[in-house]
Amino acid sequence: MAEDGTHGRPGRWRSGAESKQRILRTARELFDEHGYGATTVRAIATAAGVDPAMVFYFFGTKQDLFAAVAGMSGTVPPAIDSIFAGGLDTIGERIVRTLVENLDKSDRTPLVMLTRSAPTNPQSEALLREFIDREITDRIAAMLGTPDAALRAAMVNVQILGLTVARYIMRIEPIASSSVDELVDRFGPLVQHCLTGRTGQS
Amino acid sequence: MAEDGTHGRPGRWRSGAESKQRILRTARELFDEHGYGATTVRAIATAAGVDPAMVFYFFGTKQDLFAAVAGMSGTVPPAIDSIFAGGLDTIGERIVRTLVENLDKSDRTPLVMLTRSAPTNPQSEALLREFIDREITDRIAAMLGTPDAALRAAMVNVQILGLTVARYIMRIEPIASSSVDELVDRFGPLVQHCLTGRTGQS
DNA sequence: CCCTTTCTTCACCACCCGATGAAGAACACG
DNA sequence: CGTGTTCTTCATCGGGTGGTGAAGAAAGGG
Repeated sequence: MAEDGTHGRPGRWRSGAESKQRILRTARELFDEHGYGATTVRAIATAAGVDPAMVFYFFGTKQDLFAAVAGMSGTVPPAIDSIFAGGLDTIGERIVRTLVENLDKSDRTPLVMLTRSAPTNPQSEALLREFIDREITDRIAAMLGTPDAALRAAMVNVQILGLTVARYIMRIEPIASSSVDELVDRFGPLVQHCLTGRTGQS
Repeated sequence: MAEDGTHGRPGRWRSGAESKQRILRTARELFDEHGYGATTVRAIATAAGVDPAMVFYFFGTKQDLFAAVAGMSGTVPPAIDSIFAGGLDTIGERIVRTLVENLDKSDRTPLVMLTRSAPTNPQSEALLREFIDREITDRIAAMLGTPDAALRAAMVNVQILGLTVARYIMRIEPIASSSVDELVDRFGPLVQHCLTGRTGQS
């Protein structure tokens, strides 16, 4: 029932859901590459080897398709949970390691895609802000409990955003080609300092 | 001859260059807000109170207009020079202060605009990368002279990108509404640590 | 077997896109 | 005043856009 994994049963039934998922995958790629406004439904359909009308058949409208593409979460939370499982003194490392390891697995991950399209698409911006608030800011703030927890959490957000943009979007060297361990070595203490270091207020 | 500064003589001559600059200003705003692909020449013309054909009269094509909008630099360098004027032990503060002060003056600054449109526009990405390499990475690396200078400079880039995205693009709280001094207090030491702190390699 | 449901295609709509070319106003200069 | 240059508008072109509706293939169920 509902959706299965990648391509389902060995004996394909009529088809249908396969086309739907192919459209979804292609749409994700193109929206990610060119943004919402510059991506055409026909380009998605062509790239997916499908008639343009099918896009409107499965997903009613272009915005609905975008929402279907961008509106999937729930895949990251298990990894995020492990961040907050350990102690507070090594959480910086865990944040960086979890972030980079998960994003390295696929550069089409929702976080990268949203970060990419947020600047030019209000819907993406809202989703990304919501995700950041819910999964990062709130949980960090709750874990710290200090008065400046919100500010410290925001500093971590800056690290996450900067790292994401530099490594996965702009691919700035040598950040883009560094190993996971290298990045953890470099940015782990930095993030740790954001959370538990003494404030800049001297 | 050629172009003058902002609006030239007190008694406006026929007009002309004024329309040209009005188009430029409007185009910068719209390209910044919606990106290249999602911005139409007609929308620019309408917002500028000008016939669409005038856009093509002054700038031959849409891409040329974008190039004219995005291809301006030289305004920031004097401020950047002051960063590298002082000593190495307080350069972190100066980087953050200069960045935030300059970007606070106008959120339509080239750096913010390029950062905004880089994810969806190859031309913007190239310009932004070139700017970062030339004005930040190279100068920091030259100033440090250590073997890991490139990596340290890249870490500063991560800070700059993260700060820019968080404060000026996504407007994440409380980063967006913090004062300049607050941000300098918080991120100055962080940037300083990137450059002169001990490496994470223990 | 027919008939229904699901998927796919095709033809088509109104609209907007970037871009062109020529005609019309506003001015400068002689 | 007349002429030429500069700026502005208008009408238009070919093409692509998001979106719709009906007709045509598979597949399933009775």
